Amino acid sequence: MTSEVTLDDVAEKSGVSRATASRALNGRDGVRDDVRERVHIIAKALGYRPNRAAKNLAGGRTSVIGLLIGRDDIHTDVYAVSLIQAVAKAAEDHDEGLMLLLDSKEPTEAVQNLISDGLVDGVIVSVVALGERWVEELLDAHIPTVLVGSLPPRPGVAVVSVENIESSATVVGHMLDGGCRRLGSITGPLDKTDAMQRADGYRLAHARRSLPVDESLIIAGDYTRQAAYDLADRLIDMKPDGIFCGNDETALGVLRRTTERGIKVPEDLAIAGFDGTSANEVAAPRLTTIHQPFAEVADKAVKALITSITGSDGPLEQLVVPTIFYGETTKTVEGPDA
Amino acid sequence: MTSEVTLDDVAEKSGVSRATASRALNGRDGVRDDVRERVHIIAKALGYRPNRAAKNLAGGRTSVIGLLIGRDDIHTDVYAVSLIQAVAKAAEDHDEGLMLLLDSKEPTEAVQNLISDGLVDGVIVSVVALGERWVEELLDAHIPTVLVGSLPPRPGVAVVSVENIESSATVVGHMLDGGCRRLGSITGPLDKTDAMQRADGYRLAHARRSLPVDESLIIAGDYTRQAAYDLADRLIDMKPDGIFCGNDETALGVLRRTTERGIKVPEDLAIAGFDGTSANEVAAPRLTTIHQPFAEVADKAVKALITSITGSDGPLEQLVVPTIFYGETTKTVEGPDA
DNA sequence: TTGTTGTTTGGAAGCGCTTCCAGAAGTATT
DNA sequence: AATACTTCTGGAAGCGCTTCCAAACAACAA
Repeated sequence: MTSEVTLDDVAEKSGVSRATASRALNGRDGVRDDVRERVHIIAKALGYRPNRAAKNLAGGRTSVIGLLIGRDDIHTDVYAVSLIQAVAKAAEDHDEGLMLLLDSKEPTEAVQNLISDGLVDGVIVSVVALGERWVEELLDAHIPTVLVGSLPPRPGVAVVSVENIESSATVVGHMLDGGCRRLGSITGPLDKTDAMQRADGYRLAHARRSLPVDESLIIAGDYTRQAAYDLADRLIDMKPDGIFCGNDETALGVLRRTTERGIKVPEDLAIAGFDGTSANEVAAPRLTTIHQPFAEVADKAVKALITSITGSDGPLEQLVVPTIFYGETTKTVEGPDA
Repeated sequence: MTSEVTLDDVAEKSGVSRATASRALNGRDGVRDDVRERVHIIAKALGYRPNRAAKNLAGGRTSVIGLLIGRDDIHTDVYAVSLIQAVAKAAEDHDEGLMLLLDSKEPTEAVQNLISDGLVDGVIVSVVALGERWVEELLDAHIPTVLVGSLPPRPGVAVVSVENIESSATVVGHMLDGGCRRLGSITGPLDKTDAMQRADGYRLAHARRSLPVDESLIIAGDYTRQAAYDLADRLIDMKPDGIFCGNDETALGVLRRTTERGIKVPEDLAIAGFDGTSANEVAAPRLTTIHQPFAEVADKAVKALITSITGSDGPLEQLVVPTIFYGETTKTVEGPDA
């Protein structure tokens, strides 16, 4: 029903054996150029499309990669959506299918099965809100894995993440140079490396300007809007003139509270975020933020995963992608937002 | 590397042939009960997990379904995200893998290939912003297809959608009964059935109360926040005391404009949406909206698709799911929003 | 007991593809 | 022209599973 034209058909029409046809089509060498070309032409003419299942069964690969994301993240965090979109695109570009695996923090049997059933060749894991156990699980199962977004302590794991420290230092520096003298911060969950690094960037920016850091102005959030909203008062009451948030969601939570309290942003209080997702577009005034180059992250992750799957190279441990700074100094309000 | 234990192992340990083991495990009949049970026990003890590729190759099914969504929708519309999440859950419940297929309005070759390569057994299509051509394409390729969200003219296609007319009539009725006398509406794209139906619900509510409908107060939008924002002024200037929006995104667009213009919602102007996605939670004041039971829609869609794939029954053409009304009469503001 | 059904079971043939292996063909070296 | 290589090519063996078909067995009636 699906692919009527089989490799045998192509082979026959081309006047070669199935083996040769296979080699020709798959770029294996040991096929004379003219033969290879002929086979390709015939294949195209016949509209041949290899049967994935057969290919997989015989060759071992699925050509499908999994994207594992926290089930709830997808809802609350636009970051996850951007990532999904980017990875979907990247996978497509590399001719890989994309299996979406949404799961809770702790591995669920159903999802585990999907993975170990050999439905996917490897998995890209967004570790934002996924438990450490997931990573262990995948690694123990010897499933090629690439992490996105956080640098875990565990060595030997491929990781793609954005540059966090310098990026944060840039935003924070921007705020400091813009006149902020008492800058607060609501970070992400500090057991996650990226949250930690963003906090470090905050400190670094101060250090570079020989400004002291008041650690009491750094409050640990968890990247959710709700937490930020809840924590906002505590920080605001300490009278900062700016707040650097660990991500955009956090910034939105704070912004919500300042709006309620009638605090003018950014005049009375500057707010900056991190991610540069479309969540930003929902906010008025626009936030100063660091834009994550999702497309690049996704592409790197997919490439790294494929490398890891085919085992062609020694897996590169860490890939750090630079970010793009979005300074919003004016409080321009444009476009339809909520 | 993936599944070490094969069916042969199970068969051998159980003292039966591979054929019998297969039948036992797959619930085919023609196997004595005690044998079946024994095989099951052995299989479990051995940790047997069937190889998907082999199963597929031999049996013809992939046990993976595709979810086709407009590439951009996912970003701009929380509806899409909710749908993805719900379908992912539903697929998991039915032991199906979920392949995420994001594509542009017009079918892209890459995505088409993924589908026709037999990677998926069937496809669930969110027709919100996907071109008609996609549907044609899938149907022509004889790929089991279930549409979600809109009732296209083409007969013979399985469709799952929420009840639009009565639902809209309920919200609109709520507004009318709440005192609105001059109600406007910004609809979705009127070439889509669901948008049309929601507009009809608007009319129906009026008709039931013997109230006249001023058609000039009905403006065609396209479900996007931007369009709503752009159209808002035109409608607002006609001085309505309420606006019924085709979806939540539209409502948010309008809300944004009213906020800018300093119009009090809902005192001066009531606004209602449709979808009940989390987008709603981002808005302050909360919108009156119709909640789409995503879980139910997704589950029905997955079931319908599986039915269509296995060809067990004559495919049921249309499934309509009731909605849940979320009346927000007070302008309670709570929680962190932007 | 024998003949008939009906139920279980195993053998074996693929599903479409990759790849090992050995043989055929072609080229280069004396 | 014969030998030794190198490059191509086809045969055939699976990958792990489902399912058709026929054999084996049980149960029951005659």
